[in-house]
Amino acid sequence: MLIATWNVNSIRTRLSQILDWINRVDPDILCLQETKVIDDSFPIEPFQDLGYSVEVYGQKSYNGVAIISKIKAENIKKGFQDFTDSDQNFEIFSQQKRLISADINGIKIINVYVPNGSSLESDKFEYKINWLNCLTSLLDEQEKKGKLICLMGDFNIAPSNLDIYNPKKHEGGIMASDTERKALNNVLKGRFIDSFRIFEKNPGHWSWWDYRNNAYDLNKGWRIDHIYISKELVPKLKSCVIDSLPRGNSRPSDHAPVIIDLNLDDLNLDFYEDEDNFFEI
DNA sequence: ATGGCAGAAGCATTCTGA
Repeated sequence: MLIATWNVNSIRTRLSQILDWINRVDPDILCLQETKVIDDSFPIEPFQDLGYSVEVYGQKSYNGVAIISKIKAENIKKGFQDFTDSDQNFEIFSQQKRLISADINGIKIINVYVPNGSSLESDKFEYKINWLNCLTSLLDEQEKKGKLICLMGDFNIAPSNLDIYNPKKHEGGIMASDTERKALNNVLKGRFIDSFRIFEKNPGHWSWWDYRNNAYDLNKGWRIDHIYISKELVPKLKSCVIDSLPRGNSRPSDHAPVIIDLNLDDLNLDFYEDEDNFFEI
């Protein structure tokens, strides 16, 4: 089963490129970020025509996420509003449409568009850290339910200096600060594995290239789009690749899709749904 | 240190992103 994430930077501007990509790659699940459109204006039909169901959670001009899947998504959750925690004000962090989750084929798909944060001194940076802390609380609740999770999207964080073309220039700055990396590690808490790093230990692999300064042609990129899977799913993981080809399109998104291949054919869901077994592997 | 490039809103230019 192919599961992919792609920050498309406007669904309407990128629609034909996305459809071309789907026809080439044939993903089972595609999570989109930065759709930049209200739900009523999301072009659902072109995806339905290709045999997909579409779940959207968007807003005007900014943010916006969607899950496109061959198998119909169930138990759709949008934003943080369905999760309650006395220590956090989840409502504030649901005003920006940055999170949608669904159960598909026995796995919980959580699609996130983490705030960029602008700069370490910005109010937006504080918002980014608080947003990540809310995500941690959400995952703490999910963990109690013993769900197998695929947490994916645009995290706007390079997890290590291996994930930046020029660490000396950018280390400690936005998307590469200790504060962000600690918040991300707290989200993951050892319960999730970075799919890409199962297969690739070296630097030089990027999912985002700035539109400016000819960054793509110079291959000055960052790896900030990630697919994290429950550690129990690692034995089922066959591959993880970044497909940089769409970044070479004319009028491209500044992000490339990331894809994992997960073998769920022989997944014994009864075993994983028994909470007594959840941490045994 | 700054700007550079792109999209949306909307019609000149600003806001936002990463």
